[in-house]
Amino acid sequence: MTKTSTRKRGKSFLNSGKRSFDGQTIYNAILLDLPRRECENVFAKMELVQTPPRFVLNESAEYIKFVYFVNSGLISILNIMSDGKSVEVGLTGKEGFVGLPVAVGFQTSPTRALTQIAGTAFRVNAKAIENILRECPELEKHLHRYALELALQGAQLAACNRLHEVDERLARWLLMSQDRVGTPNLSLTQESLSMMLGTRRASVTIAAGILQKAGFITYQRGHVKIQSRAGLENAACECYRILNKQLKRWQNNSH
Amino acid sequence: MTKTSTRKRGKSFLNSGKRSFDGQTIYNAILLDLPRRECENVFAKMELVQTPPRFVLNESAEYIKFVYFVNSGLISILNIMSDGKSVEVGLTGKEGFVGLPVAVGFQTSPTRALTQIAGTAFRVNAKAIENILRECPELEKHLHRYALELALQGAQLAACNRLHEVDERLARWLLMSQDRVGTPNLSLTQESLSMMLGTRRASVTIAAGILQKAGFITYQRGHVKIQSRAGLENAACECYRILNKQLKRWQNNSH
DNA sequence: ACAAATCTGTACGGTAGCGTACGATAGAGG
DNA sequence: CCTCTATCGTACGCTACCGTACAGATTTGT
Repeated sequence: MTKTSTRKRGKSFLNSGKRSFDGQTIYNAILLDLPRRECENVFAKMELVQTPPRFVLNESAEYIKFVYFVNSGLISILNIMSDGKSVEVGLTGKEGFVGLPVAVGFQTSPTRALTQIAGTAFRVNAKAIENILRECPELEKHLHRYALELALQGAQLAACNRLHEVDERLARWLLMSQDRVGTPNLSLTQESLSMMLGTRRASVTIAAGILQKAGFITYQRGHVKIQSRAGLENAACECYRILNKQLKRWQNNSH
Repeated sequence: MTKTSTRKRGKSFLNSGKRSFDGQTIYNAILLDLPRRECENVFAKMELVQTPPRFVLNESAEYIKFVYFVNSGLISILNIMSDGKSVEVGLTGKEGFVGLPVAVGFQTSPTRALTQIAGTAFRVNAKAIENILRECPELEKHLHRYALELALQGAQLAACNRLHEVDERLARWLLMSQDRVGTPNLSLTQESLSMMLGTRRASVTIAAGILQKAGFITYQRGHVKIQSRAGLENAACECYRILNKQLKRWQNNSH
């Protein structure tokens, strides 16, 4: 009874053939899971871009010019207040997509999408997306699902940011990031961490100090290295576990 | 260039004919905006339910049995932690729908949907939705859009709950609620407000006291009356304004 | 090599909100 | 009418975090 919404493996194009575009290996999960025809539709309008740290993919309240299939690195979705304070409301790596509003016909977003860890992405002009989606129902379905995953993530982060303490949230964030970029070495300043955790930089120093003294991470001038995932999982709040569990449930098609 | 994603008025069925179901006037914006054929598909599987205060529409992590077109009253989407603390991550009135995960084929949600202000809703068995959506592309589009609106709302609440103070958040919440239920009289205990604001009940007493002394509301034993919207808008944080602005932008089809 | 910029550790007073507890009061139901 | 329960006001010590500031350390540019 849930057959229509689940997808069989095996009809993916990229998982069984060409796996690079413009000289760049394709890691993006959505692209990797598309059937051949849809891939070609997207490829025709796609271009590779580098995403250096602090590169802004979409600016808050401005027209969305490009949408991005994130291929590597880490993109943070931030909500930024008029006084400059900010909080992260979403986190995207190679499993994701930036520019969801255009997938349902909206042209602006109230959030800023900002590169936290350098990487690559494939971008498509927002104006082209509408036609592409009409030809690519499978892609559209993926995006709608991803929108819900991101909403779920946002909901959990909302609660977490309200209820849990800085060091717990920092541990959670580091774990989530490692899951997305794949390496335990993360290039991050305390300043950018503070923007995502919605706290002041000095609080990050303290929180990072706690995790460092416990031996879970080492921190030095913009470079975090995760030493003990198990330790971090203990130090993190339940949010990390909850999010993982739910995402896994959804991704398994057992829902 | 945005034609496909916008909808012409005039093809709506309910806006120009029958406007009740099972003796209940239809206020739900999504239903009111559907073409005739799609309406009939939904009606065939739909039943009216009352939603008294504290009625749980969906329980966290349990299988979603029913989805709901909210018709009146107010539904709060809550994230509840293992220690019992909770925060609101979404707020739905007659403009909305509860049970979005099933709209993309998921069967569980990590959040609880709880009635805050009594009303009515039209529910549909979750098992029936898949077939309905296959026959009702317009409905599906509406739900996908609503998912994004809810994600936006969640993102703003996430930031708000982290960065703004209790009395500001309370003012924001009251305004959002009045917008959804239509009346300035809200039946709410401080206890339930504290669950939504993610704070303790005593903090609500203080915050409500501030708003009451300022003359913006009167509060008495489970009944709030909004006396001055203008006052509340001043007392609220920018989040209320931001959310309204963005939602209006999207709803206007100017995106 | 030197200057400039960036990043980090730390400190200090201030405060919003926490956890908790207790009593007061108003409706509801018998 | 009276009891019982739900709801609300308030108080107290406590703590995590804020805003801010500044100095040391490391990297970057020239």
